[in-house]
Amino acid sequence: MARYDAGAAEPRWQAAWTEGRVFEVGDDDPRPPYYVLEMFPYPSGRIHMGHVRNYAMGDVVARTKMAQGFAVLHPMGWDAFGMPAENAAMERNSHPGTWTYDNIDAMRGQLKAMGLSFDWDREFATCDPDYYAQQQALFLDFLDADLLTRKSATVNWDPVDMTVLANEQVIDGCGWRSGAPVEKRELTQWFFRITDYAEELLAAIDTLDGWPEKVRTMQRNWIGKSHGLQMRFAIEPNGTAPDWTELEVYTTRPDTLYGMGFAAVSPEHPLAKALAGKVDGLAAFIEECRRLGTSEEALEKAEKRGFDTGLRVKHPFLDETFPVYVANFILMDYGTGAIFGCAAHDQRDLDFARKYGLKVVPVVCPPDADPATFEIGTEAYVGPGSIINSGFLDGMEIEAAKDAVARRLAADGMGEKTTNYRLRDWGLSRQRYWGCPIPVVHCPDCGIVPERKENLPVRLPDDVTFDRPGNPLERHATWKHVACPACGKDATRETDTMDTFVDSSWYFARFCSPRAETPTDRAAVDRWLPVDQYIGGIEHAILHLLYSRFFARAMVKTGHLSADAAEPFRALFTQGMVTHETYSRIVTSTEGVGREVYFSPDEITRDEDGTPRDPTGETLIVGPTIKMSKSKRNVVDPEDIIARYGADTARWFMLSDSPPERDVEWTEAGAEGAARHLQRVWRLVGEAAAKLDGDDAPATGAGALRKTTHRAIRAVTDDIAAFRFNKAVAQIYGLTNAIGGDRGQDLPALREAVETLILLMAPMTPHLAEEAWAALGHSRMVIETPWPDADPALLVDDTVTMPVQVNGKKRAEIEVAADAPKDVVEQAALAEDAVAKLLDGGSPRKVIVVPGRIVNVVL
RNA sequence: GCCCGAGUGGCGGAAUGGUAGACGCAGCGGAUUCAAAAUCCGCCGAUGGCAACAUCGUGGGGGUUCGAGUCCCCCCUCGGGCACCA
Repeated sequence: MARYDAGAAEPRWQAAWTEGRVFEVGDDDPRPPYYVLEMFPYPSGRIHMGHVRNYAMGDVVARTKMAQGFAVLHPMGWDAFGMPAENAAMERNSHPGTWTYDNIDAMRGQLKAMGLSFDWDREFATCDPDYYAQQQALFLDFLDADLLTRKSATVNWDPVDMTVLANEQVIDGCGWRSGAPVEKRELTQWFFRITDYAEELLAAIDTLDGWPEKVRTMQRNWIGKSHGLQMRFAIEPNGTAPDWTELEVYTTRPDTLYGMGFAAVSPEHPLAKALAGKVDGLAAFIEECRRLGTSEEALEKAEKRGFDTGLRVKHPFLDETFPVYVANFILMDYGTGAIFGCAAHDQRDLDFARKYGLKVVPVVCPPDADPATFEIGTEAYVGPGSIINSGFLDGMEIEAAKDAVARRLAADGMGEKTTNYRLRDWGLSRQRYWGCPIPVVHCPDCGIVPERKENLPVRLPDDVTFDRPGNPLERHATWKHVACPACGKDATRETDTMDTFVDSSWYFARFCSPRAETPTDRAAVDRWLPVDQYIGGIEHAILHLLYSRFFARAMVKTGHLSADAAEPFRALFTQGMVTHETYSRIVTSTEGVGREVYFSPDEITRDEDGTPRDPTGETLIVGPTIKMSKSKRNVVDPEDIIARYGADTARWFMLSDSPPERDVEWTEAGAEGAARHLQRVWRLVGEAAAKLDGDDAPATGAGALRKTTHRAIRAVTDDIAAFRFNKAVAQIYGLTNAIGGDRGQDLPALREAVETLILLMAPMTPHLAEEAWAALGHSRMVIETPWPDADPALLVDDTVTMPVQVNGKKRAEIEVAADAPKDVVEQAALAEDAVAKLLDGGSPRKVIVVPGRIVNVVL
């Protein structure tokens, strides 16, 4: 039998599947429905190994479920709006749509070459007017249902390019293109009222038992529910802020009120603004804070700085006043944008207090410390303890003190208990062209007027230019000038478009009825949703998944989904990244400046001893193994791999070795090994087919090969269901080795083993499986063949081998009947030479027998 | 900075609190071959030992347990997220 020729076999079977329409699924399919979905890609132009891994996993799930008798919905599309298309348009002076659709064509071809079981009839791109028309309809329904609001938000503003910047376009506080220091600007923007659902989104996390615990934890923390106290401090008048009589703060630690050392407000706090013109230097300080950008990360990492406003607030229980600072680490979006600082029991407050020489009074004493001598050094104490130095609170535990403070302040009308969430409303307005237009019109008389549904979609104009920064919709000659849908007078369209997270927050629902004239077809979504298995990168653990959960609820409220689809993803799997070694050398410029230059894996050559060299023969340094990225050039192109080894090899390698949730390193040797295994299977099939010609008696008996076969069925079935693809692969290697080593004459058992091997491999290497299946004489395709069943009778053993430990160290092994009673096992263990020797005639203190597992003799 | 993960042979990794290193890759030895490729068989954590075997060994340090890679506490390193990247 000739070597397996993937290059010839793969396109042939892909054509056979397409012709048989085996991946297209209708809504009237009598089989039980199963919806498996991989996160759709951004059409960057080429698929990368991360896609190969993601889609190989989804394909295993889809094909296994098909074999197990389900009607499987397995769609694919394109997350096609976003900044890269605009950047490309600027660089090439072309249109984002041209670039995007060209990329989609290229990537579709690459995905098809992988032999994935997608129903391509359902494909769409989010930039298709048919898709965004329905998204605009959803927006209008959400507007009606009070799920949207408009309010002011801060954006990064590049004063040179006159454009809004994304956080990733702000580098060290400066615009990425202009290099100019970034400013903050306040714009009125649209927001989804996701905070109205904070409690529900939090509570429902408990029901998501098909999700990884770490993602559930991240979402809980992100929503950040806290119980605290909203309280007001009286401001001591000093003439600088005559309208301000009190300062309202939010705290989760009212028990530390006696430890107060200062109060602080955000630079964006109204009080800070009120004081800016009155206090020398404050305006400049606030201006400096604006330079930090809008990301929480930037604020948190910046050095903690503050500015004393000169204003003082009165302590509610003490006859004392404390300074009010404007501080760069106070977030306006959290609580009231103002805090009281207790330096002894909060690290940030302590750092701040030390820096500005403010009071540090410990008020919580650790259980093992002496209240008389307990002091705070450079580390705040955040643990449990009892209250000290705190008047009526002294001696209380923390929780009791919190209650006592809350009661007393409530009685005085100065504060009340509140529940607070860290979660903020979802700002969706973007000042960009390549996104879904927000379908509203601004009328001088009527205000904000929704576009009429019959006028949807509000289409993006094609005649736009990208020769300068800023939003082309804004400067387009005619596009924004329209008649008011309400009164017919001259009005202007909203020129903002939607955040691309909106596009990806409901695409899974659209796949159920991609050509419907409404956002969803209720019969279709009721049949398919929620998604049974969702697969994608861990980087989407919070935003995309949380927004989708909100969107599903909003779609329930507006009648586009049934209530039982409020949680859109029944099960979630987050896969790791694909990494590769890096190769570089330092190139010194004529000015003597060294620069690290990277080389890609297909550019390098290797010496006998493995030393890598660049094309000119210079020695290269092997750098760290990191996520494949263009900048480090450690990218392996799936197209090259498929051309060289075939799609099955790429898929097999991506699924073997590494646990799917962890990062996997692409290595040349690993790919070779995968290719070799596929050849070996092909050879074994050829040998078996020759022997088995004409013999089709059913396998009987309980020989070793049959036992191995049925154990493999059990293990692989379980491993695939639990996303342990690497272990499923190891089991398949085991079965392959057993077939290769089989010298028996039991041909029915051999046929059973080989056919089982092919069926178990089929979800991972579907082309090879079809080719082998045909070689074994089958006329029906594997894709139409049911999954094998394990015979329970072949899974049990009569005897077990048990290790015997003495004081926890293994000293012997015994072979006993599987159902042997404990005392029989104990006797057998004590009778072992090695054990008897260590016992030295004495008797053990204790013998622990764990049936079927282990014996431990304690001396 | 904050939140969430991960660290086991030369490498990827396996191990319901119960024999650490399954399976694969690389390497070494052998068979086959005129030779090579391909293939097949064997060995393969470290140290000591002819061997039987012994001791050590799961990022580092403590602890719980008859027994810890696994549970608890502290630390180190690497990765993901931080609301306008997708």
